[in-house]
Parts: sequence; structure tokens; C-alpha cells
Amino acid sequence: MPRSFLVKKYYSNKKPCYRESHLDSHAAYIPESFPRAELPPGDSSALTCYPVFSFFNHMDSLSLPPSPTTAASPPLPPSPLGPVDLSSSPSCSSGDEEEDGGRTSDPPSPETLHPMFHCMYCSKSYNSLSTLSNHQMTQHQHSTVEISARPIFHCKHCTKEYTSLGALKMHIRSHTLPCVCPTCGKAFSRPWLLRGHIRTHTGERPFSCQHCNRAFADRSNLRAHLQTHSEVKKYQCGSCSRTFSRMSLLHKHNASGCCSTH
DNA sequence: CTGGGGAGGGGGCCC
DNA sequence: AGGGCCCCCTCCCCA
Repeated sequence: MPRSFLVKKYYSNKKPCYRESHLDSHAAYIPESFPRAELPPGDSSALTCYPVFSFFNHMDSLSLPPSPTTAASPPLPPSPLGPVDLSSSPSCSSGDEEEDGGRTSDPPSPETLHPMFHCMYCSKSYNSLSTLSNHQMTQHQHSTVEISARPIFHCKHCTKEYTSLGALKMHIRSHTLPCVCPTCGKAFSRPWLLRGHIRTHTGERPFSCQHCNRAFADRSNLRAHLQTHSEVKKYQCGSCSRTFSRMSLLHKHNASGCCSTH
């Protein structure tokens, strides 16, 4: 039963990256005392190529513009191999992939998962590092290719990008929602999310509070509940030292005026 | 208005 | 690589 990662890691540096546009309003809530593990904006400086991963409109991605300078993604770092991000149109709604609201259960086709590798010395692009290496050796007399280059995989439905295909695939599930509740038809990205949802139908509450008789269907909700039994709660106001069981309550507290004069 | 429960989402880690 | 599970978080709603 005990697993190594059951050890709680409060305030660890390992924070989710809530930095996407749809979460900007949430990010505004985050106090400075809760630092975010944001990706360094210049972190890709070590990258020497920006393979393009376009999942939903893969063929569009292969229609590379003649020059990387035509890339339309402003936040990406300057590079002679500027990323040709054809998958991150701001609306993410062009074409017909939105006709089902992105909820199609069609699984991603593995053969569409092609990151692109761009030559450092010309505008040519290849779908494999070995091909690029061969090109650079034969056409530019460079015996090595930056093998350390990490592909960047872009999500077609949003602006998120990942350095591993597995992470992208996991993220894409949040668009495809392949786990469907047999009772009500609601769709979820993960099987365990579906299981948690099914508990709302069955009434199962496997997570019990050791301090009272309450039980919960969700571990996170039990954890939040346990805070109510604690005298010193997890989230503290920086001004009045009052503590709260939830971040949202601290936010409400701040918004209601305690810290407004500061 | 505040506190708390319910439901759900995302990224990361381990197997 | 994928499944399972974790932690952390948010939003909504209600007492």
C-alpha cells in the first residue's frame, strides 16, 4: 500500500504549470508565497532545432513555410532555427476539428506523431534527426548534429508544448476525453477521473475522515476536509496571519479587504 | 460573507 | 509507453 510518492511534498518546486491563457485569471490569484515552477522563457536556448509536432492537422504542419521567420508564434525564443509552430493558431478552432468541441473519442493515430527537425544552416526540414544529420553532413559539411536537441511537441488544440511525446499524449486526452461514463455519457480525460465520477452515481465514499464520521469519494476532498480539523491551516494570510483551509478561502479573504490596504 | 463539500482538471511520478 | 495514482488546484454550489 505505501508508495514512495505518498510522501507529501508541500511547497515543493514541483508545481503544475498553470500558465496557459485559460488559466491566467487563476494565476492572478496565486500569491507570491506560492511560487510557480514556470518554464524559463529562455529555457529553450539550448535547443538548436524545433521539431514541429502537430497532432490534429498533421498534414498542415508538413506544409512548412519557406522560412522559419514566417513562424507566427511570438512567445518562442529567437533562434536561427525558429520553431515553425503551425499548430498553435490562437483560436485553435480553424478547420473542422472543433465540430465536436474537441470531444471526439477518436484516438490519436500514432502515425501522425511526427516532430520536425530543421536544419541549422538552411530552411530545410526533416522528420527524423538522422535524416537531418545526413543532410547537414552532406550539404553543409558539418559532421555533427546537435544530438542534444530536444523535440518540442505542440498541441494542436491549444498552445501547450511538451518536450516528450508521452506528456503530449497525456495532455491530448484532455481534448479527446476518451473515458466515457456508461451511466450518463459524460466524458473524461483519465480513467481515474471517470472512476471518481462513477462514485457520484454509486455513492461510494472510500475516503474516511479519522476525526469524524464523514467520508468522501475523492481523496483531495478528504484532504481539504482534514484541514478543517486543523487549528493551524495550510494557507496563511500574509498580512493578518489568519490561516485558511483552502487557497480559495485565502483568496476570498484577500479580496474582501484584509490585504487591500497594502 | 464565510466556510466547506462536491466535482473535476492537469502535470508528475512510479511500476 | 501506458496505466494508475499522486498532489495540487479550481470552480460551483450550498448552509
